[in-house]
Amino acid sequence: MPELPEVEIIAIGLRRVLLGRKFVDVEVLRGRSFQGSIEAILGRNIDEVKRKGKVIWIGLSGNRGLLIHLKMTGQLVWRKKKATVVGGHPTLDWINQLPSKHTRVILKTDDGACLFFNDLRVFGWIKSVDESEWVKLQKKLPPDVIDEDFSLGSFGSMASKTKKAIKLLVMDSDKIGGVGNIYANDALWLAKINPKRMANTLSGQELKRLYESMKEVIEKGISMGGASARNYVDTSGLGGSYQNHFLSYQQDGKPCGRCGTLIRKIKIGGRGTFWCEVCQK
DNA sequence: CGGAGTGTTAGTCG
DNA sequence: CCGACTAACACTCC
Repeated sequence: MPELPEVEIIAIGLRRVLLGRKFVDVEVLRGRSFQGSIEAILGRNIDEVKRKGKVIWIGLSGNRGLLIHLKMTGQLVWRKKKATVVGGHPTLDWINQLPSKHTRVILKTDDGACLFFNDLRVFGWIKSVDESEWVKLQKKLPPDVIDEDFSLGSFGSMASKTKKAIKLLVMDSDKIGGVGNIYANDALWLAKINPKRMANTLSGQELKRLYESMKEVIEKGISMGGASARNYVDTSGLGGSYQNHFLSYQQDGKPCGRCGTLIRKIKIGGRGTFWCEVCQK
């Protein structure tokens, strides 16, 4: 999916176009993609758009709202007339015509605009829920990696408690919010740490480097408007250029940006892992 | 054509 | 509790 930076960019985009509007109609093209009451979101004022981890919350008046998770391949594309404002996961189809083959839900607002939820693999979802679900969810989710309350101390404590490969800890969404595969690979490269290392063998200095690197790559992702592993920039023109600056992700066979050694690809926990065997110790 | 791989994360099982 | 594995699904790539 979009990872945290991409979701953040999407939330900002949605905020710009949705606040003060109302949903007037919802078309569900794939049942699995929309859960809960449609009726309960219609005609209410859209008060806020927030994000925690990779979940988006669209808060409506009357203590209702929508929770959205894009998972691997979800997109949210807002369109009014011909202007496309909010992007997400890349595929070419939505540039040309909406709804597309992968459009699962269409949310229509009172200004005549449509928000298309496209999702190739149908892992993502939109849920119409009471605001209490959002409150509960925020309590349940761990702090985002870029939050103040994700401290070096807590990271170190997590690491000391597990022998799992450090990359699995970095990506563990029960413990640290918002670090998916792309940014986990890049953070480990930046911190010069071998992704296979057992978490509890990292020194204090290494933990600090990795902690700072995680924040750095995520923030860089946001400042670049997000990324996608495919040809997003070519076709959308919506910004999102982090994919041109991957440090190790999908760089297998290419020279390491530091030492020139060819980046290798292995698998950790079933996920593609890219690393430089010379500088990542 | 078959099989592996894909940005996530719940859930299950030992 | 922890860790390993799988499923949810549809498509692309080799």
